[in-house]
Amino acid sequence: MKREQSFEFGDPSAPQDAMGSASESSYSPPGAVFGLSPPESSPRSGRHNRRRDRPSWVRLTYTPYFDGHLWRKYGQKKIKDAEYPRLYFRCSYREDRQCLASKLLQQKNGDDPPLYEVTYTYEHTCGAPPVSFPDIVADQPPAAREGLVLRFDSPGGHGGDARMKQNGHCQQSTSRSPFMMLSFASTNQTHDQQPAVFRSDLDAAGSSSFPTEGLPAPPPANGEDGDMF
DNA sequence: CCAATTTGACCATG
DNA sequence: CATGGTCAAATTGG
Repeated sequence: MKREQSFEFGDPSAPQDAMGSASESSYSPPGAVFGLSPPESSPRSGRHNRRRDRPSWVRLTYTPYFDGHLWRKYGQKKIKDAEYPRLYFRCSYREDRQCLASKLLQQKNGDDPPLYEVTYTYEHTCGAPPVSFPDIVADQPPAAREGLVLRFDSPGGHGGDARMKQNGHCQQSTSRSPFMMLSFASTNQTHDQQPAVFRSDLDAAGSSSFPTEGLPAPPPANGEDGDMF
């Protein structure tokens, strides 16, 4: 009956409630694509890790469920000032390998291609690596790669967004195309962050390869016009 | 049957 | 005090 919640410490990031540019809080991803490289490795310097001390980085993606790791949803709460509820995920190996890695999902807009803001906290210490995607990347015949443009779902059904499970068990009827968008720097910097294909050529593992063929050129949330968040 | 998921309530923090 | 976050328990699906 112990609630050992003493582990609680750490705040994702400052509230981007502020209108205008909510980019200050958006930390750049670790450079890697799938949180394989955390910004900091050993944050625990003090004794009482405060929420503010927790290492966390934000990442915007269209496929928050496919980051190369398995997560277990442990809660969902609606946030004030948020149109969509916030989902809380934790590493499936948290109890198995003491993996403190956690991530929360927040839908930004209900566009057809909804954009999700994923805040990762802590890195995977479970040593469980990149979960191979047997369901998606399982066998990708080099033949059906061309012209593989699948959208999330027909635009006809507005408002009704389909949800899929990260478990990768049932992919539902609609074939979820293996989307793999890189994190987009919400900061409209002058630098055009080109979606350099993430083909890192991992000859070592090779199983980390993610499909990146169907890039339907997502609608840039930050064009030149300001944002009305 | 097991596991994962879901919802509510409680707690912690600011 | 309010909000956000997490845990616990219950339910559903496979």
